[in-house]
Amino acid sequence: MRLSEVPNGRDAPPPEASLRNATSTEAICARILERHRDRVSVRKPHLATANLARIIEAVLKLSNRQGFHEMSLRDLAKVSGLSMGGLYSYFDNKNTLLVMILTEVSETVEAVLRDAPAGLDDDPIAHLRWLIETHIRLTETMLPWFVFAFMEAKGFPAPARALATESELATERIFADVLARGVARGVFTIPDIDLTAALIKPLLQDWYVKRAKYRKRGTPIETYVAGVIAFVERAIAKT
Amino acid sequence: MRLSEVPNGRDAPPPEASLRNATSTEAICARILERHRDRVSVRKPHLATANLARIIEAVLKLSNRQGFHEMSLRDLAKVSGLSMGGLYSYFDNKNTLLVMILTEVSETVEAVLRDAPAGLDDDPIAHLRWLIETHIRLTETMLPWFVFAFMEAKGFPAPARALATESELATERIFADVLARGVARGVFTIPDIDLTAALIKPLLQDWYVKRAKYRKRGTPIETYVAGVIAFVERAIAKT
DNA sequence: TGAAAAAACGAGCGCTCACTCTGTTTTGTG
DNA sequence: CACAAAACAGAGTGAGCGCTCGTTTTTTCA
Repeated sequence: MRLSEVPNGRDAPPPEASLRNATSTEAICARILERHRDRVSVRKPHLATANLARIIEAVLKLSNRQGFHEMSLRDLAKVSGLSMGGLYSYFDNKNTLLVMILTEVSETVEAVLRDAPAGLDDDPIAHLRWLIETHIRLTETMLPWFVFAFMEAKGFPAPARALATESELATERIFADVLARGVARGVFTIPDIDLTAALIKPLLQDWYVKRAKYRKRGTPIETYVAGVIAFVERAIAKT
Repeated sequence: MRLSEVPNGRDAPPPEASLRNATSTEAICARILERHRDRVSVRKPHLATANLARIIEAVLKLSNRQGFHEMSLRDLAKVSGLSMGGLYSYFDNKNTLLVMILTEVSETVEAVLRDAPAGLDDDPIAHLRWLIETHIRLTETMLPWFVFAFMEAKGFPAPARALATESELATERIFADVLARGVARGVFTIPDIDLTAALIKPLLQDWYVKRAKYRKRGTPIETYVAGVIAFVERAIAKT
């Protein structure tokens, strides 16, 4: 899958700007709508997208405060501005909401990370830097989505959990590929590539999993990105 | 606080053996009972400890499968082998169960990590290795406890959440102290000590947060411990 | 051994939940 | 402006929740 709204290549604006276009709630909800057209009974796309956006924004807000299961549909109705009955024009049951969000996060992260600017294939160091920065900035832009996906993934229907697992592995593979290319070219020294890729992942996730901590501490995203890049690069630098 | 059952110092058995004694469900529940004696109406300590252990084992089992809030007290009664009414001799409401587990995890990790063998103060490299290995092995021994504390900490009464946050910070401070001592002695080169300590934490947590992944992959704990130690040591090695 | 104390039991209470259903309002169109 | 069709509203429904409390079972010890 590919995010048509993301301009890619060398003349693209800086990462956080291009991300913001493709990852506005509206844009994402348009994609969700497309993927779940059969479940949504509202036919007019504009209306459906707008309401779905209001619903999902409310879901993220309420869930990230108290947890998905603790969010009642009455609360959701109140915050989203629709009625109980209205809500059920947009999904067939509460779990569908969860699946909608989970799949969209998985697809988005995969699409964004696979869409590296041309030329980075030849430069593992730059490519790795780009992956780290893009991943962290993506999770920052879609913060509530990622927090939701991380915290609620477990305890849910097998298919949804399988999807989350697969997504985790896919991301890891992208990193492992770059690490392997770097080793092949002699710019990295890595005893265990798969384990190293596995260890990089939580460094990226910590930014959104413990967002409150970094906010309280006043750590800007640039500092965090630079810190992770420096940490990882020293750990795998050619010896 | 100090775990009286943990033999410390140089002639102790290897870390996983001494940990196992102090972190058996029975031993932990004895400590929980002591801390919450006023809430437990059963007076005979042996009986109370045994039943509390059965209850908490069941809580961890059910919660880690479906989430704490999704666990009904009827399920808990069934799995623990007590009746609905019987349960309420051991806690006054459902949240108390959560608090019991959360506080015990916090106290234990703090106590264990602060209890480094004598002599490590003078050797930041060895001390850091010991911290990493001990932390990972502790979370392995008390796996369901840590998974529970990590996944359920949010969404809960302010005091409980504050406790979890404080525990996270305390652990980080322990690591930051060792890093700082290493820098002072010229064995580490670290531009931002606090950020580095913050980055080490998720490397340790990944072992239990994504335990299923590593199990499926067949990664033994020794490999993981060695991998993290190598990764961290290269990242902070004197340049 | 028998009665008092301790512990365990489990149906039942009040309440909230996800979800439904029917009547009403809004919207698009000839 | 008329009139379907689309969209929304919100009270209602049964299931299931946390928690209680009168009762029964087990333990204790003179």
